[in-house]
Amino acid sequence: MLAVTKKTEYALVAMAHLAALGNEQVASAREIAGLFGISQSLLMNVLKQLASAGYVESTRGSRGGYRLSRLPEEINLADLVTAIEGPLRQSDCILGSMGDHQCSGSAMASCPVADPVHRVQRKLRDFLKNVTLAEIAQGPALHS
Amino acid sequence: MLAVTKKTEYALVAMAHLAALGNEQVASAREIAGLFGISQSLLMNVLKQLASAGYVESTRGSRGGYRLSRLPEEINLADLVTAIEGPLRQSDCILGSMGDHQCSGSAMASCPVADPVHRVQRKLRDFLKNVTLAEIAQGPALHS
DNA sequence: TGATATAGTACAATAACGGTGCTATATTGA
DNA sequence: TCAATATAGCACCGTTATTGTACTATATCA
Repeated sequence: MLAVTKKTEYALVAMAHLAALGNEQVASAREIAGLFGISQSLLMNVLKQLASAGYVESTRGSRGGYRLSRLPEEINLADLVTAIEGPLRQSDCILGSMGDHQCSGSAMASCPVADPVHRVQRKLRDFLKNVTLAEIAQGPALHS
Repeated sequence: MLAVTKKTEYALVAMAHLAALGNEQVASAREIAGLFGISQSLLMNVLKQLASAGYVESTRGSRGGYRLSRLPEEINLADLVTAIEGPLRQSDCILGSMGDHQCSGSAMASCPVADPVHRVQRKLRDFLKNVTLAEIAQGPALHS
């Protein structure tokens, strides 16, 4: 209901933790889950997704764990959410059914039709694109 | 998955149409549904919700229909989505499980803990608070 | 070799979403 | 008064998404 899912929340918590750790240390799923009191197996699933999406690097075996593979400043919410939850739905143009216009998927990005649904989707996406892990993880003072 | 639901989309389309009509005319659910080629019964449900939430005024019977009961500039997405989809989930503080801090629901609004989940929820809510129906309905040129 | 830890996959319970149908009530106009 | 139109308020259901668990395989360290 227009909210980030639990999986994404777990991803944010884990990545914020990894960001705080810096690039020299690794943290295992067990450590992070224990630290924040969240489900270890679900966190493992999320970290697997993050790894295959290229957000974190993993080392297996004893003393293994995860570390961020990008700078927190270079990670934005839109891409992260897409990696975890799947592609942001950009529903077919509601005007498509009127017969005079069709746009869906990637074509919608350049859709000239100013219908309200497009506008909201675009605004939401632009907003998410401009929120970085850096400001989520430790960021400056909370402004408003 | 971090997107507005179909019901909210229908609400946006309907309200944008009502905004364009102005305050003197009314439009029925059947008219709007036909105009945009969307499901009439679902739109009726949405309009009922909008009416009971105070967004639109209804007149029954023949020649009846809906009209906006507020100015488009005074309607923001956060409240609208809340009215249609239910309260925005503000999940319990993820740090609550650590035992040293508890905050949930309305208390979270003033939660001093800067955990990533809170920050994202707050940012998202602030964003939605600042998007009005006016800029969605006809708004100025699409910026960015 | 054993303990640790990730990789990959499959599965299941619950909740949310999307959509439909029915009955009751109010208004207009013939 | 009667028929047509239109909203009000329910209740319901199938599909999809979310949330969470489990199992097996593989890699690494001591």
